[in-house]
Amino acid sequence: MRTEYVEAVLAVVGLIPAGSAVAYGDVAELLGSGGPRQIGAVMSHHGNAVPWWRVLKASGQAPEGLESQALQFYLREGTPLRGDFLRFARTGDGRWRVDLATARWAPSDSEFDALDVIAEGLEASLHKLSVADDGMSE
DNA sequence: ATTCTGACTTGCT
DNA sequence: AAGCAAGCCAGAA
Repeated sequence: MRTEYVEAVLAVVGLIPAGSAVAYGDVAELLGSGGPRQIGAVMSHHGNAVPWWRVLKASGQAPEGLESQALQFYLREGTPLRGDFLRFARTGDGRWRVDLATARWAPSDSEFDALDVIAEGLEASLHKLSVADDGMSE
């Protein structure tokens, strides 16, 4: 995975406002490159540098092992939640999830502009690569 | 080149 | 609502 890709992913995640969230697949789509698993891979290795809790599974579940920490952020940011999160906070069990239907980030016009810049920059570096490959294969 | 693996998704019980 | 199988994308062995 190219470092440009990692940078692009982190840049996008950094744009997500407090209180909202997106799924891994959403980030891939905004980026116009790769798939959900690629985003997951980037987050697992570099997520510590950004608000990682704002990126989750499509089901709204926080990444395994980080539910407890993530919940603290959600409560602090007022992120919409569904289920027994209160019980989970007290006793450690109970099922809950982020209400993605409500919390999903809807980028403003200016945010869209920023996303475009990121996506195009990435696109450019990827294209440069394929050109190099073509040259080599001749 | 082939196979395995993973902070994923979707569709079907 | 929760569990499972298959599909998917890339990097690593």
